[in-house]
Amino acid sequence: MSVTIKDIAKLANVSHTTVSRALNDSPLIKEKTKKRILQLAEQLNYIPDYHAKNLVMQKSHTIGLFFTSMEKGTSSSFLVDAIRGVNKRIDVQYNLFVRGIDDYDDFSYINNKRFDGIILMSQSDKDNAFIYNIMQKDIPIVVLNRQVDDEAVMNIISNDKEGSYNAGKYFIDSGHQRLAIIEGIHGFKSTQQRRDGFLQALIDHAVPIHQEYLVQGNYEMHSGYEAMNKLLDLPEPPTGVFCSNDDMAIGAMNAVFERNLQVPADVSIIGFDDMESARYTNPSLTTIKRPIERISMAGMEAILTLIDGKEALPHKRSIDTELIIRKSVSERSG
Amino acid sequence: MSVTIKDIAKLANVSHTTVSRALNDSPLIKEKTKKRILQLAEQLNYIPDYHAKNLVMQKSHTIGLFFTSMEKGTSSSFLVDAIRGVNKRIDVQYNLFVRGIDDYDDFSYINNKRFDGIILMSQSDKDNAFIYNIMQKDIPIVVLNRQVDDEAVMNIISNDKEGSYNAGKYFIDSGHQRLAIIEGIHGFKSTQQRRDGFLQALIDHAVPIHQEYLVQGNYEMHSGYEAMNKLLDLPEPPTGVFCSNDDMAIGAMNAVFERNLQVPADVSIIGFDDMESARYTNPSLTTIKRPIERISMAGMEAILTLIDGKEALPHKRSIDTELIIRKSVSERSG
DNA sequence: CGCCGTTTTGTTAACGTGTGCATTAAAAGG
DNA sequence: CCTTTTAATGCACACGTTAACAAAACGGCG
Repeated sequence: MSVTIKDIAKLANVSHTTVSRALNDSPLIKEKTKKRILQLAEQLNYIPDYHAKNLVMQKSHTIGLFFTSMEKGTSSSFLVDAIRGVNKRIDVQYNLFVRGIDDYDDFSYINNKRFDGIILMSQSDKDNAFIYNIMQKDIPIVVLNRQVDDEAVMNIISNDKEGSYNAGKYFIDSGHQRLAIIEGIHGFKSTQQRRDGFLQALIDHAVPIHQEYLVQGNYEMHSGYEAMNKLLDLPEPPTGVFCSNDDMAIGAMNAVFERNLQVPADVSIIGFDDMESARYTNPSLTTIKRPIERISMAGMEAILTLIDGKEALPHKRSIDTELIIRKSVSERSG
Repeated sequence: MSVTIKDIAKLANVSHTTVSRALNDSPLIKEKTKKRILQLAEQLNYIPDYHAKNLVMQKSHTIGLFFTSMEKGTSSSFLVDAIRGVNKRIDVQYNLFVRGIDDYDDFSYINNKRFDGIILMSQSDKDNAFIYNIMQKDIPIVVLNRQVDDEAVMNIISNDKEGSYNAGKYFIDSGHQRLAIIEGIHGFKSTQQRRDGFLQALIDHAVPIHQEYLVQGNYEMHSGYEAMNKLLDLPEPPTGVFCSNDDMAIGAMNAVFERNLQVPADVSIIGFDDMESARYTNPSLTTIKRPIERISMAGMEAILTLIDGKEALPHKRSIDTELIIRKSVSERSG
């Protein structure tokens, strides 16, 4: 049906090997014939058959982007930022394949024939089984978003600590002194990073830390609501509350409203993530944007160099966040 | 490296042809040897080489999911619902490929070698060029979400008219009589459908339609804000406002708040789409859920039967919406 | 002009699978 | 038990490409 290198070969009066060489920019060919053949190929609108190429070269020209799950537990903006990011950096000759790990009963048909490399956007410890399965099959892999302790795995994550530090600093720069944090699930690395960064900002700027201003949450909206209630029940409530994610920040805002208090007039709030609805809350939410898209771009770049070069890449890398200033933090004179 | 049918053939003392037949459930083989070979293949953990298969069978085992754009203009929940939907119905042997049309300068390397079929989640008239390009290349295609007039193209869209009808009906059932609509971009099919359905509900229930209650918007948040201001400036403002999408509904809510009025106590609001943040507004937004996920599931089913069967499918199909009742509509006694 | 080294081209096999046709084994019929 | 029919298997090639090796063409130099 479509035009093959043999067709071109006939028309050019050369062997198909020569055509192959011309198309692949081989040094083993005269510049003049190469030009001639390329021109002919262009004219005939030649498009290589990737299946044949794949077969002989033992490549798949496919990169897998896997998520912990495509269903529950993954927000859509997260998914989309990731997909957008990798798409921005993918090479034209590669296909992108998107799937959730939990769509598989077993991983037997994820093999190195089918994938040249895999990018895992990881959100759970449980992904480790997947990671080791892939590594054991000798498929290059890059893990994004979640820190994996194994030094051997290439890892790109967001710099949560720096982000939380900036949240604290922004509060302080805006004149706040009584600062609280609503933390995430106990034991998660992200929870600790965000706590550490925030507290470090207070320490560096000589702002006192009150034990009762550190309250536990679990990253869900309702836990933010409950935690904020605890804070507002204190004899002297904080004027600024850093929530370890946006969901809890929204819950916290609702708790404030329920007492007929105002955000940010009475309580200022900063979130973490910059999920899509942060723009739509009233007031809109000042937050730390997790650089999912940039992480994903870096992930794609990393997997591509892993695939075709043997360049020694740094195996751990973190990408800075961004403070998105909206309307949920007020200026304080004292 | 990995095990091939020839390896199996040797071990089973048959030719590779026989193995091929066993694996493909051919009738030209004795039941007993088939069993034996299948068992052996299982034991050896045989996985077929799709590149070889693709080459000889002239298939790609890849289905393309294309969006008008992966960037601006496409909300993340929309993207994700679509991806989730198709993933739920995709056959294991197929790869899913996701991309935005606007990522391409030209379509020359989208060919029938590379895609067995294409699902287009269309959001713009401009996609028609893409559609005809694909059709001309004889690649099966299904267009979702946007109506294409050409009878030849398979089309699955949401039943906006029915959805808007239900929005109107829900207002009326809740006791509202002064009902307004904020419309979308003039000339869009969706705009008209949503208007027609809504008005039909009023007509069917003998609720008067006031010209000044029909105001223009353009699907953007700010236009909803402005339109609502017009409505509130009327001597007798409506008690229920149907917004042709959620973005405008949020803008409309903000206009209400700005006048120190309450939603839903003073004005009830219904949106359309059920975007992710509809859950997070305060009060949360009652809205018509566009069945993107179900449309996508149907789309995948359709493309799969298009690919391997010649069954005559209905070429136009619409899928019903769902009324999501939240807190932005009040009960009225009169 | 003839030799040798270098550049360019061609020949052939290979990748793993499916398939038309020839071949063999088994079953049926006389 | 032999012949004919049918069922089961094997052989050889094809798919479109790359690559190792062989062959040819070219160029320089004595």
